[in-house]
Amino acid sequence: MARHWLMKSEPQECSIDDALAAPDATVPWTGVRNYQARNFMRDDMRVGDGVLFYHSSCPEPGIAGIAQVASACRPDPTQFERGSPYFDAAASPEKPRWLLVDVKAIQKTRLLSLAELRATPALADLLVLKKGSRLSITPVGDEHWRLIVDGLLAVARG
DNA sequence: GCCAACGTTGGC
DNA sequence: GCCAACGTTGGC
Repeated sequence: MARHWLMKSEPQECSIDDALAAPDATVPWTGVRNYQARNFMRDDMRVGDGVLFYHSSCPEPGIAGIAQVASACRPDPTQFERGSPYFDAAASPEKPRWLLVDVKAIQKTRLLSLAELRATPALADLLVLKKGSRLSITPVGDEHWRLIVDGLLAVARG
């Protein structure tokens, strides 16, 4: 059974528009440098899993689109790139430390802002809303997924 | 720029 | 293995 995820991206680096504009609307999810988030990709993600595309560290943080996991995990090449902000001297192609998956954007939605998410009691348990949560990848339960996606699509339909 | 919260590092 | 110091995240 497919799971669902919320994945944070800084729109400055890769927004939902950037993802949609990429070939096949697919981008490699580079830069994850947290073991818990990496392990989600390694152990729990499956191709086809639903993704809430979240914009973070920006003027209007929130869910900006819907995407899906489009590949199995593989080594993140940026860990080997000297000079990259994601370079990791402890990693080598023989012993990669960091992984990525491809993410395929499905559609841009209205911005479901962080404030709006917080104001929705039924979403109180959404992991990304938990105090102090900094994980860039978090699982999203079926109920939460349905609530959010249905709400977004209902509005998108007008 | 501030700062709360969390993760990582490294000395012991 | 403990834990203080430091670094990072990310909203505000």
